[in-house]
Amino acid sequence: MSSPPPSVTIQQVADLAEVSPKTVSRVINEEQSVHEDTRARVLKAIETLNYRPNLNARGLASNRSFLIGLFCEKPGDYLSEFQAGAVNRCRESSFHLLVEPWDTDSREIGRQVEVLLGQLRLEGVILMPPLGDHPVILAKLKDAAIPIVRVAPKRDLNATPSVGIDDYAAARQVTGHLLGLGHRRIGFILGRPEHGATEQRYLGFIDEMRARSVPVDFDLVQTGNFEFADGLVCAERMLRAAQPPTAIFASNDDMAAAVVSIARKFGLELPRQLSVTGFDDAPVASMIWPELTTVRQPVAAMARLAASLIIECSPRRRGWPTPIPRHVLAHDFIVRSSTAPPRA
Amino acid sequence: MSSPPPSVTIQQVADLAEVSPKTVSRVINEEQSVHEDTRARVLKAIETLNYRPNLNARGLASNRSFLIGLFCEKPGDYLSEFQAGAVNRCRESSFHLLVEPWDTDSREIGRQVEVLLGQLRLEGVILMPPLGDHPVILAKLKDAAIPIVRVAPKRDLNATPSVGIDDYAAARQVTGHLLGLGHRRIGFILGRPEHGATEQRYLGFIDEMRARSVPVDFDLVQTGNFEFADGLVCAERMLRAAQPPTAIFASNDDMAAAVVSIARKFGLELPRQLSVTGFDDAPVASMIWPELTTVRQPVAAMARLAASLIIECSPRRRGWPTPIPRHVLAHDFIVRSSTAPPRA
DNA sequence: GAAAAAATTGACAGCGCTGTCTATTCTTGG
DNA sequence: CCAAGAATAGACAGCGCTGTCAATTTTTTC
Repeated sequence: MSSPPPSVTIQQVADLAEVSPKTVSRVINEEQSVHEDTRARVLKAIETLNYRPNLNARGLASNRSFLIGLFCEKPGDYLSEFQAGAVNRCRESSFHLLVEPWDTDSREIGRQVEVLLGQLRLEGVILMPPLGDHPVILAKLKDAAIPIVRVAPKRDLNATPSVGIDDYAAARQVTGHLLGLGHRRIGFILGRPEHGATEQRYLGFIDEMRARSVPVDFDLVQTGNFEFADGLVCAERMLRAAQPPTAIFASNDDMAAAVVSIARKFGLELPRQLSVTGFDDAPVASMIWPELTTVRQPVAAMARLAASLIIECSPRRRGWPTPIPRHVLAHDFIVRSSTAPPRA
Repeated sequence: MSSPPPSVTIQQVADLAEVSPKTVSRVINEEQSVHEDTRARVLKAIETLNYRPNLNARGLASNRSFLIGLFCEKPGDYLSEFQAGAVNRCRESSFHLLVEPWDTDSREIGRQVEVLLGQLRLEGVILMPPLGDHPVILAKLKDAAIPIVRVAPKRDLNATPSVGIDDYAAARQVTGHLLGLGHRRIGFILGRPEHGATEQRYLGFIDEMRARSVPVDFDLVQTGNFEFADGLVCAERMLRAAQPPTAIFASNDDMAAAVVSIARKFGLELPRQLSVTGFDDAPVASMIWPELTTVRQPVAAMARLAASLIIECSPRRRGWPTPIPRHVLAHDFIVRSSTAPPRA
């Protein structure tokens, strides 16, 4: 193990550029009122010495952290992609992303969040669903006066900035696709009730059915919590019904995959005897046969945007701009081979 | 936006406990030689004031960061689980985990790593495969004298601490299982050549075949890079062969899922007409039919261990213990429905 | 019981940077 | 050309903590 390399300090840069450390600081922080020539000289010195400001020192002096929290339940598919997008944005501005999974069922959670926030003054926190509506977490963040950006929140949409897609419209689109193919008995599998998306997707389904005057059979509406295992149960129940559906709209791809799996067990030929749609375009959507018709969210873009809001607005210091930004991004509806007209 | 809450400082704790700040510091850092009574008084004061040491200040003063880097290629399944395990361990010791994805193909990578390391003196870095063998990253980490723990490294196994499973033994076990069922023509799909696991799994396959005197048909050995799409290509090639295999051993579950997908397209009945095995027990392994026979790695345990090595050994200050720890954890071989005796 | 050794505590400076306030230089306009 | 104001730069302290070293107390030894 070699010895720690001597790191370059702001003083050395200042010496080389023949200015005071404060001026170097001004350049680093892109403050106004630094003369063009001076700035150039400082930048050159930084370049020459390969100087990197020490984040601890910067943070201590300015009561900042250059850290953005990404709070989630369990790391998973969706999160990975989101995380990658957010990290990329952070890097562009010398910020860093701290991913923190929380067990929302735990009674410890309040104290745990408190400990974290006490240690490192996050610049802001991005809340993945369903944490954006978790009262304890929200309360602790509020106490600590930490700005938040919520992803696909459920309630109080104007309370904080948020990013998401129009789940309602997307669900109508999916439903419309199935109706357009000629399906009339369509099953629906709900996601976790805590997620705002669950509600919106369901409403979209219902409204589109009603708009086309197709009755909704509530025996064919089941709750699946976004889990594969739950999808199995829901699908089995539906397919055992006296009048089984000719199509099933699952609120995410994992559950749709479960439907496909059960359908196969029932000996159904897909998609001819049963159409299936998912949501999210998870990896599994194109790793099974038939590949799933689904909705793709611009996850990476949402992530960048969420991080950008915190980085660019510096809400810790300046507060959010008004009106509170609420970004709704465009989704893609992807038709694959899991949907077809119903058997004659 | 409310005003930032006044945070409790070490001085306030010291005042309340009627000791010097330094003594409080000693308690926080679990240093020896603090009298029992004094420690108790300080702990009580900390408790009373709900004090949380400021990480920036701590880091600045002691030239530490309490941050562990987790370097990976792309966030994905395997990573999510690993990350969760590592974060849990970090929390127990007031450490934090910084997940950093790197584009290994980028020519920028050297500079990017340098920037990161220049900013925040990581206590250590965990390198997910195949980064544990990436020369540029390794060099930069070495320059900065940052200790590393490699996950499933390929080369120089004694150069740094590492965690992993015995891929070789596991692969022999999988192969033995197929041979035991009566298979003789077994195809093999390799993973990405940069991964140590790829090599070990392949060697395990070869050696077990040889040990049982079953010839390896090298037309049935293909390279798949761990990707589903590649798996499709490999599988198709094998199944089109003059003498197709009766079983295919894919080096991971994504590729195994691809084999299943292609087999279905060929109209094969699984597992009767083709047995398939994967590796890793990824989510997809139990989301397809037939569910995959596979090997489960104790990912969370590996992650905890990797983090523990850095947290407990404080290698930045003390260097690694000798001999360099090289942890090989036990895996599980999971037999599911994707394997069966070959058709008579 | 006194000297030596060990355990325990504190004083003080400083980690590397930025906020505040002051000093200096440069623009203006009349 | 000079006063008033703006633009630019620096001095200095201090963010909250820990390393170093010295001071004090306790324990041990003979």
